Amino acid sequence: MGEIQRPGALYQQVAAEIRSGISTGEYTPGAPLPSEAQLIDRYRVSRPTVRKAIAALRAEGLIEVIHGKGSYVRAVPAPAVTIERTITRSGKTFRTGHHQWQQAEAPTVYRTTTTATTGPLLELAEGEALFAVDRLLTDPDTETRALHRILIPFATADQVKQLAEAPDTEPEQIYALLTKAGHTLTWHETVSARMPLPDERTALHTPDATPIIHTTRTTHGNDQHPLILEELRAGADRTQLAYHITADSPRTLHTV
Amino acid sequence: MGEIQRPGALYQQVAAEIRSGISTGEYTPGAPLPSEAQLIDRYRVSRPTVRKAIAALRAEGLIEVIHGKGSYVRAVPAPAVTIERTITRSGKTFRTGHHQWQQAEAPTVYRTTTTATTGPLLELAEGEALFAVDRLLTDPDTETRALHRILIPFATADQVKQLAEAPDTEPEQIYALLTKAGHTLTWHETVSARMPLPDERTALHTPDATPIIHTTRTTHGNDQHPLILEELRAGADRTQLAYHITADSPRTLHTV
DNA sequence: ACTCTCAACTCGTAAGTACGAGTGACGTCA
DNA sequence: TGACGTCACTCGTACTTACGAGTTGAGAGT
Repeated sequence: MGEIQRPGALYQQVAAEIRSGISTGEYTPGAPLPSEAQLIDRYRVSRPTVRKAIAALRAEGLIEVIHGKGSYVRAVPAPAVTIERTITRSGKTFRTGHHQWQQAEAPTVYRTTTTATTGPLLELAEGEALFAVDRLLTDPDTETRALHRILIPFATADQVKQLAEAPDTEPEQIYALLTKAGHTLTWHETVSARMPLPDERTALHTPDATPIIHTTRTTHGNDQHPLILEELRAGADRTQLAYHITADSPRTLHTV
Repeated sequence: MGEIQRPGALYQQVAAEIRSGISTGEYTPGAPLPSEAQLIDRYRVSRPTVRKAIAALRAEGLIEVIHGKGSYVRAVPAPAVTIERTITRSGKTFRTGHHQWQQAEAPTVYRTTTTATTGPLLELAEGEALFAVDRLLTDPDTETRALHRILIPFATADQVKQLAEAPDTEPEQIYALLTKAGHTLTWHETVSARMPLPDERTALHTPDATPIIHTTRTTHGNDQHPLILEELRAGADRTQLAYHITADSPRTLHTV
């Protein structure tokens, strides 16, 4: 299979060659790629060039490299965990494939203040006092991890005494408490993705070149004012979000 | 500022040095880093070492490098576009911050077949015939781009004649057509994130080290059978998804 | 005053060489 | 038989040298 004939930089050509080898099934998920030395022979290029090609494939998340062993084709990341958001129409509830997190450690409870990011979301000025609860969640079956944070403004804790006394109330019960306090709840949730910071990589055990999914949810009460703010961060290699939506007219869900 | 004294590989030490320079404000967003030659002098290392350090910072999304000019500290990317999904309760519709895409080019219409990925989502066997419509969408204000794909099984096109005649019907009208054909629609939407493939990077103009958000939506008709499948891919640096949810009881939205 | 060319700067690619460090298998020795 | 060490193989880091290619500004020429 001698030299190569493709456009662009040499290392890009080698990378493209390997890439197509993966897509044609020459290299199957889990299988090792040829070693650097073999790739050097195969494509008649220098070692730095081979290594740049491999680095490019790593950055794309296509392969995984283990020091002393070799490079392996990464399995297509079929998400191990699907986080479900089920929205119902007019009282009829249905849930599919509900996934249950477990708490790996005791929650971390502390006090903090609103920042330039969290303040506007809670419709509070910067520097307002909050309770914060951090949890490391795990799915024992798949070893999947997620970071969950709840921010509770003092104003909300004043309304719901139990939140002031025990901010680390199980997340499952908080919505019930807010409802019990007389609120009809609505939620605003945003989903974004980015590369993890070093400490997030450590906590979530994400491999190279895998982004994290970051969701931010505000829960609103009767006066449409935000009551609490939740953040969920999870590795995108193992986690996806699912939304099940029933609407009353096709105009209520935007196309595209 | 001579040599360096930090743990780990040399290039990691240089990268950490520059990283802390960014966080201390020595290098502010938009400002140029010292040139490679200057960094070589400053830290007394070779050019490959400096370049590896710079490559690491690029992979983290911290800096941007322009050929022939220099390396620049990247500004924190506030998403320019929010894609809204508005779910309503019992007939009352409300929309906030609606964002409108424009089509950059004529849609690409072609025929294809179900794959191992798309087959199960459409509840069809592998190899079933489909219409496919690819669109490159842009937001002219922010130069944000997105890739949209609609897959229409022949069975659905048979039910709705206009889809068979013109699969490239505007996406905004497809839901209306399906409703007109007698369907009450529900949607299942999943959100995942991953690093872009080279052709996606080209099409979406994403900078280094920015993932893409990938959403997959199936539209279901009266018998809960999938009618069409839509995919939307957008750069996570400029795009986030927002879900506005009104439910009837707190038990209908899962905590966490 | 304007335009064009060129030189000097920037980063990008490619080669060659050397050595360090992790992994696993084989063989020796107790 | 079992434990250990060695060796061959893998990838990781680092230096040197060389040239290509994009960007910019200064200077010469018109």
